[in-house]
Amino acid sequence: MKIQDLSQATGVSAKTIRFYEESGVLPPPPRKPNGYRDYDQADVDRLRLVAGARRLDLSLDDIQEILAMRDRREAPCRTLLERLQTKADEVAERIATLQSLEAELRDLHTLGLKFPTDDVDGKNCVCHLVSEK
Amino acid sequence: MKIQDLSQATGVSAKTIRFYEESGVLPPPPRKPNGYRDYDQADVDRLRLVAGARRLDLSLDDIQEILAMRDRREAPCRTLLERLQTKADEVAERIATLQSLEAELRDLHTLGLKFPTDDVDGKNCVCHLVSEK
DNA sequence: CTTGACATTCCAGTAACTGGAAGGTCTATA
DNA sequence: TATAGACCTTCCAGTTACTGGAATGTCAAG
Repeated sequence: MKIQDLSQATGVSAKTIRFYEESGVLPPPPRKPNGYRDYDQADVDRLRLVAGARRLDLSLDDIQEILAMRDRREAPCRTLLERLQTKADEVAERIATLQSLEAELRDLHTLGLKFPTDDVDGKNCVCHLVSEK
Repeated sequence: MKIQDLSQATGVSAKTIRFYEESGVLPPPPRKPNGYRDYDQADVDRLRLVAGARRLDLSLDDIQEILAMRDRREAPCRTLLERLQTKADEVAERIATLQSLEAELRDLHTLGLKFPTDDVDGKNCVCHLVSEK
C-alpha cells in the first residue's frame, strides 16, 4: 500500500502522513525496493485513530501517549476518557471567552457607526475606543 | 522613556515590544547615546492602540494596515469597523464549531463510561469510537 | 568595586501543518 | 524508444505571535 492509498483510506494528506511519521505519531513503515513507503491495514487503523482524535482537537502529544499505551498493551481508554473531559472543559472555557469577545466586537462596531468615520485626530473615532484600557 | 517604562504604561512586555518593532507594527525609536531605545508619549498611544486591537484578536497584519492608514492621515475608522465586523463573524463561526465539538466530546465521554476501560482489542473500547468516521 | 537591575542582540522553540524545489520511479501511449 | 504524467522521495522554508535563554554591555547605589 502506497502513501496515496493510505491517504485515500483515511482522508489524511500524504504530506501530513509524512509529518506524523517524523513527529513520532506513526511508526516508520518498511520501504519497497524503490524506496517507497509500504503501509498495511494496521497503519490504516492507527491513522484513523489519529485522525479521529485530531478531529476532536486532541494534541499530537496526547495522541502519541495514547497510542504508546496501546502499543504496550495497556488500555488507553481511561486516559483517553480523561483527555476527552479535560479537552471538553478547555473548549467550554474557550467558548465563554469567545462569546464575550464577540459581544465586545459587536458593541464596538455599533458604537463606531455612531461616530464620524473620517475624524483621525478627534476623540470621536472608534480608534480611540479600541485603545481604551 | 526606556522600554521598561513603555512596558509599564501599556502592559506589554519589553520582549513583545521589541518583537512588534521587528514586525513593523511599531517604528524603530531613536536611541540614547548608550544604545537604549528612547520612547515618548506617541509611542504609548500607538502601543495602546495595538494592545487594544490585539485584545480584540485582530491580527498584527490588520493592525499594521490600520496604523499605516492613520500615519498617512487617512481615517482608519471605516477599515477598522469592517475588520471588527469580519472578526466578529469569524468568532461567531468558531463558537459554533467549538460548541458542536464540546457536545461531541461530552457524548463520547458519557458513552465511554458505559464501556469496560481495559479492553484493548475488543470493540467495547472508546478508542474505537474515536476512530469511527 | 561589586552587586543587581536594567539594556542590547541573536538564536531557537512553540503547534500542526503546508508549499515548493529538485530529483527519482513507474506506467501508458505515440 | 521516447516522452508525458502521475506518482514517489528528501529537504528547506514559512505560517502566528510570541517566549525563553545566552552572551554581553550599562548604570546607579552601597
